[in-house]
Amino acid sequence: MPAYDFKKIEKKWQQYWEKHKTYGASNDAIKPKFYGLVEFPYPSGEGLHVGHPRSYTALDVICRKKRMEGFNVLLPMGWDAFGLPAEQYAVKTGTHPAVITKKNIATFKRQLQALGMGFDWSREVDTTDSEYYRWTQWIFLQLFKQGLAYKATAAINWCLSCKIGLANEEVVNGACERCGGPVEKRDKEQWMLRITQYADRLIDDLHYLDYIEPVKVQQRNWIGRSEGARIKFPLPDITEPEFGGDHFQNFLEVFTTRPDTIFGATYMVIAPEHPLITKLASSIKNKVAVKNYVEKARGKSDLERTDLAKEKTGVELKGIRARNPLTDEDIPIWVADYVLPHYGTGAIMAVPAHDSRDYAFAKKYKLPMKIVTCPHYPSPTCPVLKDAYEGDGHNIESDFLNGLPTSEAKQKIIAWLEEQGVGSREVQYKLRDWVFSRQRYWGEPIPMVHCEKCKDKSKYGDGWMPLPEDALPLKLPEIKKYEVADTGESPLSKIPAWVKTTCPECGGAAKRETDTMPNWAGSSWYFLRYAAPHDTKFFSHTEWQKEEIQPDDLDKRLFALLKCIKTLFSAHDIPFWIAGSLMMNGLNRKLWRHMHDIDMFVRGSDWERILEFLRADGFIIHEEHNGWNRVEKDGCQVEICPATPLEGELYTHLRHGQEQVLHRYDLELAERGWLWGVPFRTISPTYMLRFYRFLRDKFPKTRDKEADRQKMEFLEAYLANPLNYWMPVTWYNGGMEHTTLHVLYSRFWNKFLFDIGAAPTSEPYEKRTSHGMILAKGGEKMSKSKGNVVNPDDIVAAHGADVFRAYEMFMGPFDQAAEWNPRGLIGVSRFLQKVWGIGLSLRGATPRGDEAIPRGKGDVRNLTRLLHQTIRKVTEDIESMHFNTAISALMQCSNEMQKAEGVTAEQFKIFLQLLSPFAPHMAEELWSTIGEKGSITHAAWPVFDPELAREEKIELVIQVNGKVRDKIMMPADISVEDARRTALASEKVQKWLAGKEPADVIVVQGRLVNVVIT
RNA sequence: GGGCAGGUGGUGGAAUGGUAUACACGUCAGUCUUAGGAACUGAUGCCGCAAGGCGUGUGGGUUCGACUCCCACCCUGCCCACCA
Repeated sequence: MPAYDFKKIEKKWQQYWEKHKTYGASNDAIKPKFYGLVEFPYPSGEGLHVGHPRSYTALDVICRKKRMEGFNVLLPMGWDAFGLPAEQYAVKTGTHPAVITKKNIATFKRQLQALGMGFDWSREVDTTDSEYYRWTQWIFLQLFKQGLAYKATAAINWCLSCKIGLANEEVVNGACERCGGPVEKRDKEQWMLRITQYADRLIDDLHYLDYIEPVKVQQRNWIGRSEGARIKFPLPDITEPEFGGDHFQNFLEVFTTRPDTIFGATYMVIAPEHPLITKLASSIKNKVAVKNYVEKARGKSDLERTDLAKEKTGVELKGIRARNPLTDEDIPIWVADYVLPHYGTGAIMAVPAHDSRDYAFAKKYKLPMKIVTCPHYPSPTCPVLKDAYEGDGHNIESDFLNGLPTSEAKQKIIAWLEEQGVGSREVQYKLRDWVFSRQRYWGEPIPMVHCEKCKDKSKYGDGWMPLPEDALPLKLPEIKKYEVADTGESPLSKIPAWVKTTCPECGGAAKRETDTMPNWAGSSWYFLRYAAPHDTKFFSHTEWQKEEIQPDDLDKRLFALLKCIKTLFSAHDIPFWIAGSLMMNGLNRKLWRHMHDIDMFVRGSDWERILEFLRADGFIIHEEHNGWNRVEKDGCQVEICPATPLEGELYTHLRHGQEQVLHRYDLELAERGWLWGVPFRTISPTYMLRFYRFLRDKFPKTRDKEADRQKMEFLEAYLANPLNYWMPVTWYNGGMEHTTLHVLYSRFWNKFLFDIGAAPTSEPYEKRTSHGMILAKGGEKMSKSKGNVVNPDDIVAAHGADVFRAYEMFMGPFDQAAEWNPRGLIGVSRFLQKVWGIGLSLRGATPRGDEAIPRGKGDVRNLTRLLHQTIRKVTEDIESMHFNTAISALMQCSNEMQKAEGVTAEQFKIFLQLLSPFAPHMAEELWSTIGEKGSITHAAWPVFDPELAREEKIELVIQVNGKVRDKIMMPADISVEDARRTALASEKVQKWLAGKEPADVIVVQGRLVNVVIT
């Protein structure tokens, strides 16, 4: 038996795939799409890390399965190639960043191809390619034109060692996320993106996305929406003319989430940066003390300011008091750095009895406390105060709020404040605008020019002029020195030829922007580019803007499209229906509401009502039956699975015979003219339209030719844009660390692009999952400095790509961190060797040989049963990302095949199909060895047959008081009564009973009997 | 301090409220081999000669039956952290 020569065989198939474009995704297929996405890597000098392939293999496995299930799969790859390391390397060596980047990309690509990843390399993108960043710049221009990009002087986070301004998201515990170095605040003119304008939608739309819960929670917390009130506290002492003289116009405004505790506000606190301090300097009696404190606080870095949090400090503003509008008491105002300048109004009303921070501060400075929320109402056990009580309760000592529970008190006080004109309901966010400038060379140039002359004339104001779109791409100039000036200016600022330019508006002399974009820019829209990587028109497709459809959100757009399609279908008398329960998921739930003006959507109980709406609307509806949707007409019967974790089963289930897949089945039915179904969630509008085009010739009758022609014009334009087919991404896997950065940023950009009609959906990713990190032995992170990095090349050289892939999937639960353990590779290696041996022994078996039993003679029924159980297990496990148990099921299967007296070629083929997503090279080789032609990639995924998987015998477990005492082999369909009788007759049970009658006997059918003895 | 995830053999880890430890590593024994290795077969939670007992971080609870559900606590990891 020839040993498995993985070097030769893996190379052979990699070449085959490349030559036959096996993983190329077609933009025109009449097939449902599946768009799998993994985060494209930054091509670092270190080459591929073993962590990268964990995510890549996972989605490759999923995509391979989807292909076999009949989906048109897109799994692309590209390079997020702008970034600091290449630039730092350039500073050190003088090599142009583009040179080293190109070299690194080549290494990454070679490594990925050696792993047998089924990427569509024809769609490779590179963010540093000017034909790519042309569109990054285009997006920036659109953001600017919509008022979402603006220049502002802001205290930004400046990393001293990287010499770069950082976004808030990039500062970790007051230190630079990248280098860990200290970060200080610097005032600098920066480009900012108004992501805060999308805060509500970024939170609200999470609701209908299929993201893993931790991602949703982190994004919600990061955006940090809190609802409360803005309240004005009058400053009765202030009578300065510039404040109007009338003391009721002078006030200190605060934001609070607990307006109900306002009767307990005994003092106020403002941040050291609060403008009141300078404005009212003349009224402050202890100016020196206040000034000293403010200066000291401002000098602290974020790190110090939060680190020193243990002991709160502050100074009272003597000479100014605020009046609590509810108690009419005058209360002191303090300056303290525990109040943040950028959140809310930079000032708070302090309620020491009900806020732990205020409590700590009040205790230290002996300020009064007043309890106004009582948890034990009406029994007055409250006045003992060991700590702030922050929970809910009933109001006491609060005048007209007395006796009200917290939630009602909140509503009542806000209403009162609004009535009196001293406050209003207010929503606050933690999220800040995105600092978008970097004073760096190796990034996308910001396509803006500053013109003094146009300062006042321009519609944009302040003199910043956008370049015209036909001036894009604005390419990076060649430079000699990559160092950042100590002033913090970008290297581009030192090139006069770059800086000096002309104004696109007036043609006069102007200055070019010298900052570049952060490396988050290119990755914020790359998933769109994969749909049409070489399209020179790309975002300029404007079919949505032309139609009468005035989209303001995704659902209305889809609805409009759907109506359009429906009209066409009915004009041709083609019955049209939508699989209802498929629409109940995610995106489509909202769509449903728009279609029927249902305000509340209730799953299940509302079902019949919804069906009525649809029937009235001319849809032909199926019934839901045991979770499967059944349609009957003319004696023909179709079942459609509602959206389940096993969505793919829909396609396998619908297969007619071994070869057919869903879309072919659909065509067949449609040609017979009685039915056409759209499981909406998995089939895009593009798919529907392709069907329409296909069908309209077969149904020549039209009611309104002109309307048909007009609609078709729109629909053809719609079809011509591949974005409409591929978006949104069906399944996106990546690291948790990108949750509040990349994922949030790209959702923001995609929403913006959607709003201007450039992207077809308001959300970029339907589903987001995350993998655990791969750690070095000992549970440490792998790092160059620790010398514990495992290089994928070494593993592939020693064991082959299939072993590497399967091991990464086998090493532990996919969503949890896993330690790299070379011993584990051996187990996987043995497993594949075993499969190879079995495969070779079947060589020459007849391809359709269901009688051939080349490994001896005997009962093949047991193996078939196990195989069908394995089909089910592997199918489910891949879908739920339980790859480790899927592989363990395959191992059990191979162990049994080895022991079995006979294995047929048919049986082994099923096994190979299940194995192929994990070990594609070996599967291909054995597939052809066994006599199959072509690639296993396009073989149909095996169909689980419950009948064949059914066990005939079971081991009936017999318990006494819940403890196992006996096991007896019994037929699987043993009746409850027989099981009971068998159990009681068992010798062991008789012994435990010792002549007594059992108190109870519990029988779990087909499993166990529990005899209860008291 | 808050949120989330997790705690099971010597190790990585399996278990719709129903046989705890599947699968794999390691270890031990055997077969084959000049030898080493590989491969194959079998054994392998702990205590006990056995009958049996004890076992899923700790302590309670619900249940005929709990790794699984509920309550309290301890520990580990990740994320956030003076956000009013």
